[in-house]
Amino acid sequence: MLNKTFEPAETEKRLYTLWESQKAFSAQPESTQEPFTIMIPPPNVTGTLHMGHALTMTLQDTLIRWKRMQGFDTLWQPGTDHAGIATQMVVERALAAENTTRQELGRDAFTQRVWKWKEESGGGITQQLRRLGASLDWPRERFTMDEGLSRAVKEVFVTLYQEGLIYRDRRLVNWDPVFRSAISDLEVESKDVAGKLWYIRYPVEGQGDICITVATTRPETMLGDVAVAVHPEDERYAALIGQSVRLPLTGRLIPIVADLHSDPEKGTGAVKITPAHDFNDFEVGRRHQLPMLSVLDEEARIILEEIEDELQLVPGLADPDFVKTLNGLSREEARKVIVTELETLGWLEKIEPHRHQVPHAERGGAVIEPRLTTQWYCDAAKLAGPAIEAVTSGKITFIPKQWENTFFAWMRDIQPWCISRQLWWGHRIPAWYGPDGHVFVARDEADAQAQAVGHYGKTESLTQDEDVLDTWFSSGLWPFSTLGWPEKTPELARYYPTDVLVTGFDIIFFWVARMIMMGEHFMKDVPFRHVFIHGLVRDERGQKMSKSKGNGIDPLDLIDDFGADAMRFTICALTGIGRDVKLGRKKVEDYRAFVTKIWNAARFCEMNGVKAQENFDPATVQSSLGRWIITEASAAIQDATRALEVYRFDEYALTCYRFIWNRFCDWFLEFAKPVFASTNAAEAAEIRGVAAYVLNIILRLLQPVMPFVTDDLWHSFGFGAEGSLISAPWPEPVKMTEAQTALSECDQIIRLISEIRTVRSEMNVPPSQKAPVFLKDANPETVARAERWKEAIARMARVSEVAALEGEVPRGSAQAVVDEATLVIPLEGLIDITAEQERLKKELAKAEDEIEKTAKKLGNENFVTRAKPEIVEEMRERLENQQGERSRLQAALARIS
RNA sequence: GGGCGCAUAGCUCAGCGGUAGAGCACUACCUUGACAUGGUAGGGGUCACAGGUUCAAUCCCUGUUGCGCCCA
Repeated sequence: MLNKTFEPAETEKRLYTLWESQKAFSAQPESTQEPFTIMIPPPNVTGTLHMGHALTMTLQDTLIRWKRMQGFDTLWQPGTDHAGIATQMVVERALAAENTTRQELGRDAFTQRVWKWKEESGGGITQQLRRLGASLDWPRERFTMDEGLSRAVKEVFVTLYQEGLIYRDRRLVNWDPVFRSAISDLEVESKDVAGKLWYIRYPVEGQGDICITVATTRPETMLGDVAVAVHPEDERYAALIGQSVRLPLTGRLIPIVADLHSDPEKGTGAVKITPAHDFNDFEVGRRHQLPMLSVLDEEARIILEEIEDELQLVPGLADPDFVKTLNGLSREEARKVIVTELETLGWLEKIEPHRHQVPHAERGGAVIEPRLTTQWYCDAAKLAGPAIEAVTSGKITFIPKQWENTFFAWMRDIQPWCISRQLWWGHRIPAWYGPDGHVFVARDEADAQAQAVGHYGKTESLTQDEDVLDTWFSSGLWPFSTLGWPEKTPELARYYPTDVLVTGFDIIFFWVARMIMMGEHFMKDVPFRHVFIHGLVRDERGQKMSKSKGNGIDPLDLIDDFGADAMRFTICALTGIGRDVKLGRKKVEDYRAFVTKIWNAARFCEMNGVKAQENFDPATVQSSLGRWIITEASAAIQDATRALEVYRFDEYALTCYRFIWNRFCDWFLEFAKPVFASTNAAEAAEIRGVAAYVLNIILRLLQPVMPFVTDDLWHSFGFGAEGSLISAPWPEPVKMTEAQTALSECDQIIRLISEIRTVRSEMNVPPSQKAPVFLKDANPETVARAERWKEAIARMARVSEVAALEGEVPRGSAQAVVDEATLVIPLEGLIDITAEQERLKKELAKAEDEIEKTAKKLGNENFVTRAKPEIVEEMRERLENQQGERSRLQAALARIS
């Protein structure tokens, strides 16, 4: 016997353990089945499961479970990425608590410490994914810092270097002065900040008191100014171009140059140029061959090394002693001191409030400093070509297609990819330097040594590059590195290219684009064929979930409270194409009712002797009820399958929901009740068989989204061993004989019952009051059907008897029209005749409205001649039906007037 | 400034060239032997606005407005 209620917690634990121990999630590289592969977007090893993961993983699991049932050899590749900055931060925090630092520990000890952390507390998310029910092939779990994946990284680095696609360059990078590392352009977030615009006068050399005023948001960088730029067509400054100004504070002489970069509308139209600290200025500096002087160090503190030699004493303008006091100050302190000094000396013209965009680090939030450093770069533009081609040619399709434009826009304007990071946790760059700085890129130190011997003609001591690679460099290899590349493994041959990548739009540039570039370059083929881009999870008010807002929902709480099945189903039901998912506890609670409904329907089946039947053949079903529900089930199978094929998770979920609740439960099971109770054993046996057959389909249909409750029932009903539903075949629709007849019969009975219910409800007839129903003007088939279904009608519409009307319509009857027949419900004394008249008049008015609409259409010459004939025919039929209904209503009304 | 998306019932969202839909919420009734996490019935929408195409537009096109996102 099934319990009164479904117990998710206990079932989930038991089943997941069973699946895992049975290797139910394992790919079968040896099998002859066609493979179907999804690579998990590797979550951050420091991460914990949030709603975003729950969304993406539920969708992936639904797909993989569906394909598994369809007989594919499925591989859902699990793993985590090493998350350079995030992980280093976590461990550094732990060290800080022990009053030490990574520098004190030293590089080797530190990395060991991170590994230790990873073994002990990393990857907790993989346990949490199990709670979701995610059917990942766990024994194949990979980590981007694994030996194999690290080998792939080295291989790629060396190859790209040899091909000239990786090189060192000295240019501006986005520098995080807190982590003291370069970071990706993509990890920089511009924030609108209320700042100030400082107007500073720079005296023009040899022109007496003539000054040029520059406006700047960053006065502290003036120590590194190398020019003042004005627009070539700005008449105000035309005469000054080519002259020089004497820079206040440092006393350096710098030129006034003409450059399109300066906007005459902004500030004073004259801008100070600091190439080492501003991306635009860097370009100006290049155009005018200006020196690039860095005045901020890796922690964004003032350094004077590069300007010290040029400091001059100019009374009232510049004083080396003052400048030297700035050494080591933070940018913020330096700004204050410099502004005060300028004011004191009278070079500060004015200060205006000014809103502007300030770059911040996405992680950590530090204000980013553009900084001139030597880094390793990857020539992304070269790699982008084939990647763009993969999408334009349709080898890769984005769903929704819209995102392809986003992809193109970024790819076509792609910048050199800075791949080095000044961290200790990550793949150390396989480059070694000789005593003279000559670089040897090699797969290992021995190879580098060999190269060095070749180069120097003798052994020299080499030092390895201190930096590590951007985490995305290794993530970009994920679709093939996880399969064993650069080894030519059977897995690589079998599962690459993968079938679909499921992820959010926020990661298209970071990851999707890079996988395509790397895949095309190293595998000469796309890494996946479809990219399904889903929306973001938001709270019920549409706000982005965030820690700071405190509006986040923990998916594990939802699972604890409502069960994984309910949460998964909710996610699917809400995942429309290109829409964000607004999710609150209430929604999950609501959909839990559906899980409960299934459970209770199954209990009902069970207590009526429904169980798995060997050799049940739907083709032998004789009853209309049986044929009808099997036909409906087949339609549901078709719709659900089509929905999954086009990633319509909402349609898949709702198709199941509607079929199960509004067809199977509301009608089939209700109709089955009198059959089960009847003495007709043969019919009862058939309906039991049909119920079992349809329940079996329902469980299979829902398995991908609700793996737990369905398997539990699967086993209980004897459809298969515990834990076996996951590998049951996906249901196939069947064609029933006489399906059309069964459909029309059941449909008519449903409408008949609904009409009676409506009339009774509107006439306020209490359900306890049973009444007979007589059919007036019904054709013999309708009468015969009503006779066949009388128990169901009696039960469901609170009817005492159903029969053809003999003689006159009794006084005080309510009436309703179903097809050609008029239902007559004698309720003398129970209903108010006036109210019934009103009700019928309302019905009549409605019918007349509809006739008017249809007649108007048919009266339009253009419509009749130009519309598709089948549409016109349909309209004619409609009009006929509507007119029939009208006359029946008129007759009904006449009878009681 | 450039690009994209959205606008349909009180709320969340489907839909689609041919009679406007669901869930939730709401109202009324119902402890009928699967289920009150339930059942039955009902009310509720000039499908943002203005043009255009068409026999026919919520749907296709153009513009406007409002909201959201991405890039600079």
